[in-house]
Amino acid sequence: MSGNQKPARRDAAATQRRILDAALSEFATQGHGGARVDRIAEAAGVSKPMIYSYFGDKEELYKAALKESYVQIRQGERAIDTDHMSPEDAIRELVTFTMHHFISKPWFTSMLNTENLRKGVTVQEIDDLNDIQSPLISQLGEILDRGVAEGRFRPGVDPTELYITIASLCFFPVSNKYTLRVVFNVPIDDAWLKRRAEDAGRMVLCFLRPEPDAGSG
Amino acid sequence: MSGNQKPARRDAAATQRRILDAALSEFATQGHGGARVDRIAEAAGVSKPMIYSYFGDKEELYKAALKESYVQIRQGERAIDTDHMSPEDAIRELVTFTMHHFISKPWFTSMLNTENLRKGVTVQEIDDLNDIQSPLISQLGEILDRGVAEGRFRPGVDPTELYITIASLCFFPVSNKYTLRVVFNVPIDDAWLKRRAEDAGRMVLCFLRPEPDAGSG
Amino acid sequence: MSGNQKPARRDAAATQRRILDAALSEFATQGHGGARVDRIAEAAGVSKPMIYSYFGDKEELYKAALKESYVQIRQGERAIDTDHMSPEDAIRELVTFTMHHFISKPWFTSMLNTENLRKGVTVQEIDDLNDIQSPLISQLGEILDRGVAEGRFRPGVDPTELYITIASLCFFPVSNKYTLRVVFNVPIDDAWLKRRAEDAGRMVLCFLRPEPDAGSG
Amino acid sequence: MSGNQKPARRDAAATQRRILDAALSEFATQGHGGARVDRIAEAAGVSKPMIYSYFGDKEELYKAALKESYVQIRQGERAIDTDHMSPEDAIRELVTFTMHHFISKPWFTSMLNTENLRKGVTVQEIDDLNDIQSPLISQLGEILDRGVAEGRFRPGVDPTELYITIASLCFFPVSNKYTLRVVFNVPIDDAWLKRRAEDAGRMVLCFLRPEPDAGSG
DNA sequence: TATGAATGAGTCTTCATTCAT
DNA sequence: TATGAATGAAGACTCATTCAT
Repeated sequence: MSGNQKPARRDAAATQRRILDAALSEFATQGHGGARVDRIAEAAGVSKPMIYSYFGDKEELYKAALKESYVQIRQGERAIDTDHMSPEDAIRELVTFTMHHFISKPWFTSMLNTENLRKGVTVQEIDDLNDIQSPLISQLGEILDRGVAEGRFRPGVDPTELYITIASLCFFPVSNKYTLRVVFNVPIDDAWLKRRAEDAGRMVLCFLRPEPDAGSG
Repeated sequence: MSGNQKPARRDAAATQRRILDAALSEFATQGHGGARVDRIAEAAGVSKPMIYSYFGDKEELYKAALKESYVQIRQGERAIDTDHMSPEDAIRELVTFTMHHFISKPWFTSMLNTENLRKGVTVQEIDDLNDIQSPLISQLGEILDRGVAEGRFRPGVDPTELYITIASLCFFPVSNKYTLRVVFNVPIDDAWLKRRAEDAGRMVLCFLRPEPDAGSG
Repeated sequence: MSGNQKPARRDAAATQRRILDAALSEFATQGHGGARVDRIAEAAGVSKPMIYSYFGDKEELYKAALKESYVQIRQGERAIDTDHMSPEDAIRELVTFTMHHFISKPWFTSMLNTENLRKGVTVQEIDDLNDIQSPLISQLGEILDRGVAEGRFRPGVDPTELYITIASLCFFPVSNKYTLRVVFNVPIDDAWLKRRAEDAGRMVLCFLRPEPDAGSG
Repeated sequence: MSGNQKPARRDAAATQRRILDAALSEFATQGHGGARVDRIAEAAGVSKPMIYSYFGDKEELYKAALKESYVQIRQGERAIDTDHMSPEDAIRELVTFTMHHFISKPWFTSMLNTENLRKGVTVQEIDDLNDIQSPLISQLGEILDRGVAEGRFRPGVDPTELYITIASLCFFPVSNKYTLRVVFNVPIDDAWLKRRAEDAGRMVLCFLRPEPDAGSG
């Protein structure tokens, strides 16, 4: 009845959150150079001075948004419980999950692109990023170890490299869907990407499989 | 009477080229929002009005640069002659070549990123892009057909999808090397990427191999 | 029931003082246009609303600081007891004192400069300023009278003008020391200024001395 | 007939001059912190980007204005020909001139005040300032030498110090006229300042005169 | 053809000031 | 009394674009 109720005011933490969310969205959709502080302020429902008071300047805000994108990614990644799965299923699950991740959180791939366009100037200044991703790598390492122990995977595969492989296969079609559509006339939609994830899983497993010749030799 | 005609006649084409090269470099390194017309003019060694007179406005210049990046890419791709290779070698060669391509022409991946950040607004307006890439796809198709005929590859693989797979494996570590370095502490250099290309080739071939079970069934 | 009353009662006066001191320092070092309310609040150890509640706005605070600078100056000036000195010694003492005054209270010359840059807009609105300086003028008047009576000074010298002369000789090298150093390569330090004060005293006394010709005529 | 004719456009040198004049006026009347680039642009009849294009930023513009104030001062000072005057008349002339100088070019005293409020941060970065003032000092030196040779002045007076003395006596009442008016109720106008200059001349000459005792001893 | 000169419309950032508790 | 939270208005500076020659 009382009409549009403004989001809670006079709540520093909440305000900072709103700014951060708005910033992440703006930087992800517009890039670093194209992002506008005005738009962030408006989207967050605050005045511009708030942004400067809480985050310093545009660059610092960008840094916070970049870090936030990693933090949010991590929160999603922790959710998968692969312990009770077979090594193959675990890998398939991780590939599916990664693809879904990139699709459902488009600001993440965008932030990666934006930051790499800038040659990683900012990412270098963020601490703890290593920590943020390490649980995922550990999880992969465990799956690999298990697979090797069970004779399903060949040994000597580095979990980080494996992750980069999985990410590669999922990242490219999601991140570049707009140009791919035009250049190759491919209707990149969720169904297409789902098939892609399946193929990717197959490819990764094929790559992990022990050499058949070795066994028969 | 016709006054000083120091500047060579027919400079028009050369001037346009210099502008285009400078624009490609600027857009690729700075992104669409971060690119500066001033810098392009200076790098091209022309005055700003020249740019406007030749290209209209910044957006049109960007479009020309984007198209140019595809044109230059195509010129490189035409060079590989895979006809005399075995299907496997041909695939390996294409993977190696693609990786080398992305590494040696960083403006291409950058332009892809930039344009996809913009949701492909501009790429849609460029005609002929399909033509530009189609020779590559045809080439891949021929290799696939040959491999299937020789019983080395399984049938039913779409050449476009195969290209996307190859591109995926090469694109991600090149395009995201700055963030990868920081986040995973991986020293992504040419040697690392070369190993990557080898793994990628192995993976793709593994994916193309006919089902062993099918043969034994 | 009355809750936590940690902050001492009757802090009001002390708080106002701290604000005033901080303001004086800020306005003197930064000028009117360069002064920042934030800095004053921080230096005073209070929140900004306190300043506004006590002083109204920045302009009023500036007015208070300007007046305060005159008040503090007066307090210093009252301290000199010249009654028991010879008229010459009294003048010398006043010159020395004035120079020392300007040196040791740099905010005073700064406030004068600041206010005169503003064409005295604010000083006009302060009452009682005349009273503040009058004791000094009276004192000078007495010294002059005594000197004339004793035949050491010529008559007809206006004490206000004499004060302006003394102030002139002391003010310029102190107030403009930074530019003088650079423009004339003069190492203006305390020793240099002390010599200056001695010369100034000599000059003033020379100016006050009865015309030798007149006596001999 | 053709109405208000705008000042010459498309003339870089003239535009720079207009900006510099406007800047000098603005900085002198508003101080460094109070000066507004907008106002300078408007007063100069140009758009703001012109200012930035020609002078870099506000600080550089301030530097140019400060230097300009010294340059203009020097141009005035070169005009006095004291060679044909008696040493006493030459000194009197210089004092009169200096006073007139400060009165008729109020931006000079204002710039001195402004810059000294800033502790000379900028003046240090200007080269050649020494050169600018040195002709005046040389001139004073010659007058002193001549006076000493003619037995009218005592030896050992440093020309720079003498200039500082003259400047002191003229600067203070001009620069601080607004506060002096209020604090001492003195009607500081041109007539008053003229009398001041005469007194100042008398004082300086008295200071330069050889010790009578020395002569009689 | 070519360009130095010029600018309207932003874009980031700051500051005096007020609100809500 | 006291202050953390908040902002309208303005300030310095930039940028794509056009004008005049």
